[in-house]
Amino acid sequence: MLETAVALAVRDGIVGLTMRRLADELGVGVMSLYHHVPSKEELIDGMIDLVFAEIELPTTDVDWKTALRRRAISTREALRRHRWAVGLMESRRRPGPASFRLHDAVLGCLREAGFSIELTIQAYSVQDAYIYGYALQEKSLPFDSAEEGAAVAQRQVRDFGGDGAGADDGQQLAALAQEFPYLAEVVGGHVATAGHDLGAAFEYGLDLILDALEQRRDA
Amino acid sequence: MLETAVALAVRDGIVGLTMRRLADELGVGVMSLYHHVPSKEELIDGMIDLVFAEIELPTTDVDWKTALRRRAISTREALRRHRWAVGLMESRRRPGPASFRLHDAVLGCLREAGFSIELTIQAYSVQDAYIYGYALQEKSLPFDSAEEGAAVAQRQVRDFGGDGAGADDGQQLAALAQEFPYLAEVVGGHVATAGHDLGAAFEYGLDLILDALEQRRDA
DNA sequence: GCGGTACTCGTACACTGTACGGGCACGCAA
DNA sequence: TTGCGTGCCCGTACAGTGTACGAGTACCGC
Repeated sequence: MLETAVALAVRDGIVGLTMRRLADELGVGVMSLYHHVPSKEELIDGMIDLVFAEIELPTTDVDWKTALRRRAISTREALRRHRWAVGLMESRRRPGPASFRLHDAVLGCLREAGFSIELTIQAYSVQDAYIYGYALQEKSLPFDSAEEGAAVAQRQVRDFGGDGAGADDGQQLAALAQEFPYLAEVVGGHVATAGHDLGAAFEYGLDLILDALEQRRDA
Repeated sequence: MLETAVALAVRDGIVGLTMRRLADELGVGVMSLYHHVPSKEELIDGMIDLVFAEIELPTTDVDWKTALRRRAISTREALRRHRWAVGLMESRRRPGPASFRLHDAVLGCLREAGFSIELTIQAYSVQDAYIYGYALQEKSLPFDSAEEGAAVAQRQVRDFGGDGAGADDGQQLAALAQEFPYLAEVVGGHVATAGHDLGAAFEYGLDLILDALEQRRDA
């Protein structure tokens, strides 16, 4: 049932997940669902924990930085697979067992790497804020490759102002540049031609944060 | 009307914002709203842009780091005032004018500080991911002071496992420690006694990121 | 047999966003 | 003056939501 609900959410998004649709998918009546789950809210809690279970735990056989790097990348990938879960993962009031396991493992990885308790909390907070915040941004920029990113940027420039009827792309870019020169330069100029690799950008910021945390620990 | 809608969302949250409730608040019929706004979705777009308008633009009279620092803190404060907007700010498909202004100003601040275009994009991405991700975490931890944070941590330990009936706090902490030792140490031990200052933690991570960006620029 | 227990489900209710169409007051051309 | 378009207001209605309530069914140990 949880698995079916997740499959439905992957296909139709979280608003497309309806108790009636889920019941239909399972071939049962709507109210039968409520004998396995007390409310839709707790159903989603269970679904979220399934996503947590897909995230690779940091292992102890490698150094802390690569362990946490893998875990961060694995989290991003899980959230790309489960876009419906973005924005819900960290804001649940009652976390499930997989969430507990992951949080404990991340804290343990930091503690065993020699971080003080205070620094462990900070390191945990910065990493998760970055990971989940990045996923939030990615949710609204749904392109996969750098080329697609360029196409999206071109379309955004073209749509600037709403009524670009009769204006070609160059004119639209000029109009954008007049009001927002830096947006025009960065998005209209660079991204629209060179594209943007969301995966590489994520890892760049991730390494920036992990390196900075290491510096703080060794200070 | 937008202002009234925002006031309602501040008071009752985004799910408490209903077209009927908004119409009642304004003393008009429900369908009258649709002569000023084509749909609820676009109503929320307008509300979001009001929040963007509350965010302090980075100024040019100070160095880039303090300018962006102020802007980040101002963003967090706006999102604390408007918790209903957390998770919606960055995922809108059609940004409003205030959003454009802010994004352009942040990009401009970085470009004028000597960041290359590629690094500007990275710097922008890391900062915003962190800021909005942090706000997302804060949304589910609604305490203001360090003392309240300690109380929340104590309550979470006490509620661990669901049925802590008859067990005192020490026993609950021991049960938590058996399964999740690092969670017990960090949350049950440190946070529950020393508390946690969300504002200070935000600024710590923010400075960590800004310093790391400066290093990358100068490398 | 019989009572309890787990499970299923139809109906109903309050509530949501909004399509549709009618009603009102105004400015402007004939 | 009459007529007409144009903006604003709103009552009704409809499809869809989560879920409370209670009735029905199959199984278990006694």
